[in-house]
Amino acid sequence: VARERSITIKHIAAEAGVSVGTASNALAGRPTVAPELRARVVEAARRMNYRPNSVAANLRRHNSRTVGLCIPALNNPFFCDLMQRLVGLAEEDGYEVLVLETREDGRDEAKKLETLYSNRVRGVFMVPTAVWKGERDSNIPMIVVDRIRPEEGLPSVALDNHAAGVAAFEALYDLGHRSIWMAVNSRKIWNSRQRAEGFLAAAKRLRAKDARVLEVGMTPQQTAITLGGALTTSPPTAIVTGSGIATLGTLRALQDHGLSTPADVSVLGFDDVPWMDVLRPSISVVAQPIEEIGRRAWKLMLAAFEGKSRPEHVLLEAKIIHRESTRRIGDH
Amino acid sequence: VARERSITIKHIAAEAGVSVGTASNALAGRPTVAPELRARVVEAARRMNYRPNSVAANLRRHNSRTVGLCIPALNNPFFCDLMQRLVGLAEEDGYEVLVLETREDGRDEAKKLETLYSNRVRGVFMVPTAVWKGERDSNIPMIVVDRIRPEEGLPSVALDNHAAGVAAFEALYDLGHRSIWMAVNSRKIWNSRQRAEGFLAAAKRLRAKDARVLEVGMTPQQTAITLGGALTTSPPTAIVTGSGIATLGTLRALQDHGLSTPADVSVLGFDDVPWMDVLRPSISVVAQPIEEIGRRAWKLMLAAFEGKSRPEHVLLEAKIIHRESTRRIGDH
DNA sequence: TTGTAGGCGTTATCAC
DNA sequence: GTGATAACGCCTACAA
Repeated sequence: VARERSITIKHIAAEAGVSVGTASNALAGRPTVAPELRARVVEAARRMNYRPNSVAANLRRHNSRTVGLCIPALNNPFFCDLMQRLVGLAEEDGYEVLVLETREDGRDEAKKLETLYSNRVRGVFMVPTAVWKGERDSNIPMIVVDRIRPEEGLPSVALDNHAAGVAAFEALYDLGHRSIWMAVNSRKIWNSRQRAEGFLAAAKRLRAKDARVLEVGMTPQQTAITLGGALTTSPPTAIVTGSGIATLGTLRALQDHGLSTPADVSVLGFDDVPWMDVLRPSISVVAQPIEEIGRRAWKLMLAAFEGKSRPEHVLLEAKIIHRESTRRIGDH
Repeated sequence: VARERSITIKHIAAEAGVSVGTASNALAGRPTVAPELRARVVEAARRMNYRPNSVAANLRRHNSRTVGLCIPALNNPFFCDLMQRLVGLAEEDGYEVLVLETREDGRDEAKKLETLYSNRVRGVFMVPTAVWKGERDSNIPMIVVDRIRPEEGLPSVALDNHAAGVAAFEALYDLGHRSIWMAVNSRKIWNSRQRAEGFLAAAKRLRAKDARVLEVGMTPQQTAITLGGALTTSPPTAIVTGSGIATLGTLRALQDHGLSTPADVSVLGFDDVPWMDVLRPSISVVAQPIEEIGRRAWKLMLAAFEGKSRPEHVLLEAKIIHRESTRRIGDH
């Protein structure tokens, strides 16, 4: 593909009547260049519409201002929010973000990661799928986000999912519920498992009558079907979900079975997205501090760039937001 | 930042006992190299964990496999869907996607575009903000998506917004409504304006009693406030919105004013997102063919790469999906 | 079929 | 302070 060659620093050096070295120094704002020359160079660059070639600069410097972002599902609102934060932070500091969708099935995850490395990204934000085997380039910083995989020993930031599971159970227990289910996508996913374990731990400690965890699959449709099957016997008085997707599916399943919320079944969703507030009833949720997750992740990334990276695991607290979908009931 | 230098094609050439030229040819799969040598080279690369440096290759070839994507709001579900499609298509063809958030206010839009160009992206998908002045590099293909700006003469793909506005009005008119409002974010945005114009054209043609367009702002909150103010006088029997955001805000405004849907006011939303189906009542919508938008946009991009790019404007049809939020009423 | 060498646009290291 | 010049890692004529 022959494309018209763009104008280079050589051209503007010639135009300004200086050497390329000086032109480079001037453009980079290095202090070693006389004000008059600098002005000439900058002016020439402006006039000729010079666009620095950072590909060449990166090659020469062994360095780049691009970070990669591996997301399992780009249409998931939680990940979108996260991505927005991360992209915003990166842009503020002059970095670009190369976005990859790894799909939950992890197909091609490793290969796609390779393309990031081929492009010599400076670092990678990784939301690992359940099947990721940890393949990576140990020379390039990787920050694990949202899902912690302790075995890799990588710095990471995520919700304290166990605590969130505990908090979710307690919130419903405090409302008088004793028969509570949790609907998670898949226990293969680290955070779902943690949330489930926290939930069950709290249930055991508080001696709940009926507390169980259901694996409902990765889509709202699957969730509705799986959960729907379980609901035919003896439904609980409350359901807490393990994700936005599971929340959607749970609401559908309840509707399908003519169970009303919160009269028959209280629902405590996971992840606060705008429509939780618009649904009737509005949905109570376990909310993640997405903004802080992004901030801490970016901070870890910058630390890794500086070389002062320790495998630090940042755990953040969830917040329970009470709305209309959870109601207090009398003891049974 | 001194990072450990990675292993290059020279190393694997040495390891395989061939010249760099041969190594390059072998790795690139060019047919001019003897099977035996090729095997040696490939094996050496595998053994040494060779990661081709596409930065260097791109510099040498004046070429890259990266495209840019400029999105006004990364947390907008419609754009997320679009991005997912585009990223998926690009990945299938071996391209990476550099994602940029331009914000609706267009602040730094031009500057951010410059960074894409500095990174020598092969092409750019642009969802222009209202304030974009058309600055771009004419040597690098740009495909305008979702919002058409005819004055730039760029290839573009978007919904036929005028027709969608007409269809929305007609759908409600056919249900017997004669007093219909449309809530759009801002007429400064091309597609909102087009939808509004189509809506008004249909209203005029069908001689609706009360048909007006309200500009309600860029957030659900603003929408709820602005629309709320208008609702205090004499509410219409139906409202069609011009975006997912406006839909959210409209539902809130109606709830705030104790107006029920569809008993008091029918609501026809814009953009089909999963929760439209879960809300009670479920929300009828004007749905965009996002998948096809993505496909056509990528096709235009590939055509532009081939140099056979004409400023083609692809207009796609919306589909009205009837759910519970729109109901038939008798003539007044 | 294979090897050699020049150059892509930049930055960094030197002399001057 | 400024200007040659040598890399950076790769591709591709072109020569062998």
